[in-house]
Amino acid sequence: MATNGDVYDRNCPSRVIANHATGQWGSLVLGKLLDGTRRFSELRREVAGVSEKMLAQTLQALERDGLVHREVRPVIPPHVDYSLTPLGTQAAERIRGLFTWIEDNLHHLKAAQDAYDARRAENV
Amino acid sequence: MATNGDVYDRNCPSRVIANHATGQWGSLVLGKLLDGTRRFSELRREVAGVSEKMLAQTLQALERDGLVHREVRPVIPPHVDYSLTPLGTQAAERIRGLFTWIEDNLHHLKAAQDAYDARRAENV
DNA sequence: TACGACGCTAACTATTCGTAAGTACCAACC
DNA sequence: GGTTGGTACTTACGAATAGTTAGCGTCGTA
Repeated sequence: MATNGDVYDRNCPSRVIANHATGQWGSLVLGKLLDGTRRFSELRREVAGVSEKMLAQTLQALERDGLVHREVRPVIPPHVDYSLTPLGTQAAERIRGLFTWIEDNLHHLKAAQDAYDARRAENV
Repeated sequence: MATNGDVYDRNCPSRVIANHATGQWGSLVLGKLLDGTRRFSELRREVAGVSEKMLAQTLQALERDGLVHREVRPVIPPHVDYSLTPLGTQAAERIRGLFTWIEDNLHHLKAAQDAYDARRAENV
């Protein structure tokens, strides 16, 4: 039987893939592609703050991992479509679950931050 | 009604929290704490590859976000226990779900990488 | 004849990260 | 009693990583 991965082993390949999928830009790209196919420039606009360099780099990593499918449409000007593979869809659903949870619980999280900062301010 | 967060807005506080929770070390720490309370040095050993500096930094960010609880035990030598808050448990469960999925599908992901590399090697 | 859209890539710079050392406290050992 | 070791950090510095800017090649529009 095949040995499974272990993200807590620093030499396990799963650690690298986890870094791609949970990285700042990788996670946002996967979450966005769950809404449907996007072109490069669309992702650039919708994932606010990403640079062209990082977006290209991120997409290449996700494509290599088999999470994202890349398709060139030979039109003028050239278009490149990115979409989730079946594998990528499963990963993206889990990431989206986390993001949605964070968005829904933002008020709790912000309250915690305020309480922490207030505690720190006292003990100066 | 309260406005919810949006991780795709670069100025939204949820983006910062998402970065802590999905960051390389933050995600691994949360996942590990789902197994139970850990001391600093235990985490350092179990989260292979993390430096003391990054572990301390990561734990402080997660504590401020209200995801991790920190408790000092005044023994000799001093011990510090880290555990998940109820909020942190919910986040950690979602992260763990992603990690488990990656570990379980590692063979698919590696196969995709091999196929990608082979395709690239041809077109040299 | 500019100019901009498009999907990158390369060079350069700013930021972050990892490594190694230091801190302070005490217990146990030689 | 001097050294070593364990604990939880913090600090300084070099290395790696990320962001910024500029450029490419083609074509439609102004």
